[in-house]
Amino acid sequence: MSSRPDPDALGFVLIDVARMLRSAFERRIASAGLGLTPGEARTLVRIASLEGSRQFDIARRMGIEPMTLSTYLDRLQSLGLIERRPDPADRRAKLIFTTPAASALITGIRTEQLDLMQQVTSGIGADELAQIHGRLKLLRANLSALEEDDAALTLARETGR
Amino acid sequence: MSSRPDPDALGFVLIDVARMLRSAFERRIASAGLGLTPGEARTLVRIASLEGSRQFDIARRMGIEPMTLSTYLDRLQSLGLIERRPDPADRRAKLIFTTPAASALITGIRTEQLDLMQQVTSGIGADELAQIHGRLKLLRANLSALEEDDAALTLARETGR
DNA sequence: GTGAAATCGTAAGCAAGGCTTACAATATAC
DNA sequence: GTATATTGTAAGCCTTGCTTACGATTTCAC
Repeated sequence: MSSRPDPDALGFVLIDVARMLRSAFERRIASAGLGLTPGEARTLVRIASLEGSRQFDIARRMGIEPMTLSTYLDRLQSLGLIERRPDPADRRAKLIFTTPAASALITGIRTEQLDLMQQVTSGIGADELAQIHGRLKLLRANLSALEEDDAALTLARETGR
Repeated sequence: MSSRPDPDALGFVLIDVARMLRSAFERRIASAGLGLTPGEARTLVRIASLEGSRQFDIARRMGIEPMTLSTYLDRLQSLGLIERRPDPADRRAKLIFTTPAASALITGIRTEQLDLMQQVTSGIGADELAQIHGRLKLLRANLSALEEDDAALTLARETGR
């Protein structure tokens, strides 16, 4: 039993892959002239699949803080890709919609994404890929649960003190 | 054939998992009182496995720019966890060593890492996990190759112009 | 009904993890 | 010996996230 942590441990590899993926995606989007950062692209795609939701819900779906989403929205809005419309049912809330200008971009994102992933996953069969995909989703769910646990703990500690 | 990109596409899930993993790791390290950021921990672990290398080589192994590594080293050095010794064979270079003070920390990192990964991977069998691990390494290798290709292209474009 | 508490979005500012460009010191090749 | 390549550093930027504090609403308890 080694007492040295392995720099190739699963967690480190995951982080490496994510970092490299992000930077590869960034290079692609840049060279395709789409003018978005990966985070913005991720946000836009998510909005397109939740058309007309309020910001709070989008943030929860994306697993980020509402404030973080708000800054992304500022940027996407200034590019004319999304709209914030007041919610007729709740005047505190705003509903988010994509504009017609966004749809070409969304198609472009999809193309680049598919292309890139095809390169990156070369050498892995489709069925195996599907299995890995499923497992990663499980990891994500576990991590989600963990985050909630920790948040609950922190809350309890603060309240109880 | 949907024309909408899927927010649950493999690439996005990978990035989600990495982000959540990093923040979970951060919470753990913080609550264990280790006083390091995940990036510093990753660097320290890598150095321990490459004891006595020069900065350039460590950076290449980690897949980051030498300058990025340099700032991590500054921090680790100020914490007394590593040393930069002049390379007797090349006065431009410096060799990096961990100090005795680092070894307890490295053990601590390993513990937290194992603990966390056990929680996160609960519900996945050991053999399946090993398979995923291997596949992720393949992804990382593909991404490495891609980065080099892109770098070569950029270089060619600049030189040829 | 009304007053306290929760909720939605925003403002402002910070941290971590990366990058690039420019440069000084040293090595190496011719 | 002079030109070129390499090592590490300085300085400053970007992206992606966070937190804390706040105003405007809405909702709930009474």
